[in-house]
Amino acid sequence: MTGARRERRENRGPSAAPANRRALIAAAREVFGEQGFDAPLSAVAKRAGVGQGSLYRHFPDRVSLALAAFDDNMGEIEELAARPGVTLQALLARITEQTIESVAFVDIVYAGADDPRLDAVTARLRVALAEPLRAARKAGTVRRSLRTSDVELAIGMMASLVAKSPPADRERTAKACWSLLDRVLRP
Amino acid sequence: MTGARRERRENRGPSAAPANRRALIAAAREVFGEQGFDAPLSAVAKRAGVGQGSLYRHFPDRVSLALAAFDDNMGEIEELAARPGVTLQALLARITEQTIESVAFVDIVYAGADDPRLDAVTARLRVALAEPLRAARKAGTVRRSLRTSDVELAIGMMASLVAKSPPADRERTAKACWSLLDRVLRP
Amino acid sequence: MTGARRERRENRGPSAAPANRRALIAAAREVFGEQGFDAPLSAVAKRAGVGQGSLYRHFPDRVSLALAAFDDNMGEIEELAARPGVTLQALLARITEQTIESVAFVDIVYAGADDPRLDAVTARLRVALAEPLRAARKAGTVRRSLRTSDVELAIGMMASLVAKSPPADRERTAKACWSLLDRVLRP
Amino acid sequence: MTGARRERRENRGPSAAPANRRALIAAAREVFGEQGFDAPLSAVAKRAGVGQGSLYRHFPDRVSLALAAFDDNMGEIEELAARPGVTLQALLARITEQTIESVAFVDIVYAGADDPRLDAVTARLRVALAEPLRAARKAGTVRRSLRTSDVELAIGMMASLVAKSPPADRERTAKACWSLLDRVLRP
DNA sequence: AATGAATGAGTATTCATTCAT
DNA sequence: CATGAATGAATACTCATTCAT
Repeated sequence: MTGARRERRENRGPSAAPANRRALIAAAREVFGEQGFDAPLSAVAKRAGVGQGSLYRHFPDRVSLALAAFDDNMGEIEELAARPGVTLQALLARITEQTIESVAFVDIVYAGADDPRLDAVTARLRVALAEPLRAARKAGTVRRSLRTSDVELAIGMMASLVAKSPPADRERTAKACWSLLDRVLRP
Repeated sequence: MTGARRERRENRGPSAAPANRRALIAAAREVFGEQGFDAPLSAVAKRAGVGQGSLYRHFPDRVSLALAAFDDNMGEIEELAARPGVTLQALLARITEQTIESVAFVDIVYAGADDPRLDAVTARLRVALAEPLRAARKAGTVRRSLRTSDVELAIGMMASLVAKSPPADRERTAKACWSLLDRVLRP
Repeated sequence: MTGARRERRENRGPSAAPANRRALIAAAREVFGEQGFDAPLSAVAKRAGVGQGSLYRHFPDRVSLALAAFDDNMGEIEELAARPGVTLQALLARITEQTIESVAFVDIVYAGADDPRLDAVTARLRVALAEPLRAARKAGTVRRSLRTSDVELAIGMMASLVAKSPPADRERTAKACWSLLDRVLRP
Repeated sequence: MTGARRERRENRGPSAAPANRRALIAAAREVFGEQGFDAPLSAVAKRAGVGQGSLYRHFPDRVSLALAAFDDNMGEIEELAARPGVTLQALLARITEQTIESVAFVDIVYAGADDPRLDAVTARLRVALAEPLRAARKAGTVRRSLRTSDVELAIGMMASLVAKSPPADRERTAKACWSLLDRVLRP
């Protein structure tokens, strides 16, 4: 009646768990990156080549998946921020790249804050920015009165506009934003 | 309770067309304003007190409805812009108000440009900005090198961030954005 | 890819609404009757030969569908109860028949009362019972001390046990229940 | 947070089998008691701290698990019934307590008899009731014509109504049932 | 031309059951 | 024999779009 029925995916067993988790995270990064934070989770499962149930086992809700997907991103930012001698500009550049890659970045970092876990991400970003900002102020590459919240806001504006742009324009848009925002930062 | 059947709205006939159109536009403004550009169209029809079919007859797709809904907004902006002696600040203030009122504003004006009709809206905004900007430059209230595209971009950043904020925060967010962006504009 | 695709059901238009409503109610009566109150709503839609959406349009939730489905039943009971000279026994007999026909009856009438609308059904039943009970007391066919709540409880016990029985046994079970409960009622 | 991976439970090997079995039974009693016979089996496995696979190995289907879970209950009833001098009332009281504690009791004892194994449970109950009933008849505390099947039926009605009640009402409902059913039992 | 009902595809989520390790 | 991850079918619900009247 149903005609050709697709074969059930073979059960790769528990040992596939870490691989599945990685695949899900990778798929989530892609899917969220392309379609935004509201992308269907089924699309993530499908792209990961994993059953719906496995997705929900690993990540019981959308936010937990997004957090995992963007944990690497935040980790990278933190690592970069912690690197001695790193400039604020370099940090912002990396953040911008991530925004361009992944349109959901801004939904995670600037969520309507319905979820406390997302606030934690914002907090991580704030912390990461602090030291490079201090250094930049000291070095005189940004104005003395610039506060972390200002930088956050600048990132937020840039990111939310980039997220709205069609993929092809994102890089250009980001550049344009920063070229304006430069005046916000500089002394 | 189950017995009472809600009466079918009387068929007001063709003469109702203009009234329906207006009602749909008004409803769209409200619904898009509250729920964003992705709001269910059925909600618009219901709020307008109009059949779904009529909605589709008047506005064959979401964009055409949104365009109509925001045509008044654009009209108001254009009118304000054309008023002699109006300042760029006043214009931006009004645009900001509209953004706060209607979260969908930014989706219309800074749409991913999937739709050429939306570009036309952007163009209208650009045109409206031109003269006040020129005046502001002349008056020295903004820097000489400031271009229309810069202002557009500034508006876009502000608006897209405001649109992401929860309703209660929007006003505050908008203020914060402009207090940063002031540096972008001023001489 | 999907191979033979089933034809989309023809859109029978608005004039089909009353028929659809009736079909849904009939289907609900059957499906609830067979599978109980927790039956999948999709099964109701399918049996009614109606789209899922239509089901939800007519009955926005499970309870409203159940209420509609059992409204006739309650109406019949009320009508019977109001008939002059009707005996309590006759009323109970009819209630029992309905229980046997529709296993969900008890879920409606003796719901965990999560929903106030269901309480209203219980109340209707209580009201319907009152007068026949009074008459029966006067006629001496039931004991003087018998209260409406006692009768309700008796019905509830009978109905909930019948609902648990496999279809084929229901009639027998109901008889057995009443033959015991007779001692509860009689003088 | 995402880093910390919950450790896989150590494989306690075959020697854990009896302990697992006991844990599953205890968990099933709790879970069935709280959520009813239709509770997710995964909840039982989780509560038992045992893998899903082990659950299925020990109890290939829902019924076999339930039987095991309620075997103790039945055992207790049988033991009580066998105790010399025990009254029927005491036995019914204990059965009622078990019903209140475990809503699934009635699903086991008065199952739709889809499963012959469940009939065996009913049979055990019947056997347990026989002697105390005989004694009660002799002692004149119940009417002479009362049969085991009557008592079973009374229990069934009480239990199925109690099972439908929200937890907080169960005790009260059970009392009310018995106060009616008293007339069924007494001489 | 207006009406609103009909339709079903799409998405989230849960859970029984199987199976590699 | 234990483990728990994998799988997908099942179900609720929403909404864009079409269409008879």
